[in-house]
Amino acid sequence: MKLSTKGRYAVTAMMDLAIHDRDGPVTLADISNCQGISLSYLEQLFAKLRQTGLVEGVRGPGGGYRLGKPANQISVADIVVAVDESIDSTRCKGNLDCNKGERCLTHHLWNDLSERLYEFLDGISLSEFIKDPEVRKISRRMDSTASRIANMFPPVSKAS
Amino acid sequence: MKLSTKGRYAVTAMMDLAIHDRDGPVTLADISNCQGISLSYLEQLFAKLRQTGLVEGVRGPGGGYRLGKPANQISVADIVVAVDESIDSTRCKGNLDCNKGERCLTHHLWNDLSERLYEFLDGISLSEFIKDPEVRKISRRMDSTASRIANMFPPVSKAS
DNA sequence: CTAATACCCTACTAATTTACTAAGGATTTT
DNA sequence: AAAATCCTTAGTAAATTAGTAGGGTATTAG
Repeated sequence: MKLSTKGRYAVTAMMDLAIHDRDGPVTLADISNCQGISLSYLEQLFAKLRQTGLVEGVRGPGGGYRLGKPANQISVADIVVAVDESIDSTRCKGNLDCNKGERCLTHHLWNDLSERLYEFLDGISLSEFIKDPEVRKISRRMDSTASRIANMFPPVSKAS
Repeated sequence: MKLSTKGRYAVTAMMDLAIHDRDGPVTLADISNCQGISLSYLEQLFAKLRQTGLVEGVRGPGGGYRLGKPANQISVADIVVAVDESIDSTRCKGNLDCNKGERCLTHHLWNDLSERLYEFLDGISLSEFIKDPEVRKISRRMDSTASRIANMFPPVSKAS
């Protein structure tokens, strides 16, 4: 179990998808704009999320990404594991005999802890965040139609 | 909240200290040998642990490091926070108005999660690991006197 | 008192990972 | 057919992690 900014990006992006799930697919360009992450980097993250079935890509105009399964079946642990490839926990891969079998002990303890952490994060599903009262309030404000209309008037670029 | 190999090194080293607490100070050289981490790197980690009062250095021959407070008052979160300086959670530091106030939402949600994670790790103290039955068994095998005797006969280095 | 032990500190370097860029497909809708 | 959007690969710059080097300083044993 590892946890870095990469994992955070993935989790927040997935939260975004979960919140707007009923509004049809969310484009990576949207997430890129709104969360300040580069498009290509997002594409890399989503490649991994797609491989593990956590999201589903919809091609063509009007396409984007959608959750690969119901929000209540996607845990935070699933997301983190998908993108933050796990730490190689010990130097004595599996065999408990490093250092004459004496103090590899702490590796054993770390594994215990790591497992507990995983279970904790596995117990938190995306659906929990959609229920957050803050979310309901804000996501109503920026309803899908509103954002679609907004997209019809893109920011003016410098005259050529 | 961030979690990398650095944090793992610190946590396992602290477990080591906790297990051998009654045997007097543990030297960094010991930990370095047994866990395969370089001495200087350990010194860097322990500098941070010392600054936050989690450990206490004992100088001179027979010295080493000792827990700075009782094992049940040191949580895994304490250790991780001390060495793995926390992730800068958002681009909109504190002010919730990034991206026209609309989708900074996910940052809020991430903070929620991060806080929950912290609380979880804060609820796990070092003393829990000492109670582990595996630990009692193994640490009895390598009693302090035994390891001290062993230290009097260091491995022979190549003849010069 | 001296020498050995082991903490303590600073600065540098190598390796790895993260974040990003570039550039070109492949699909699907309009 | 053209536009939108996913999809893929390859490369690169920045940051972080891990480790080296080399010098202290305090304390204890002899």
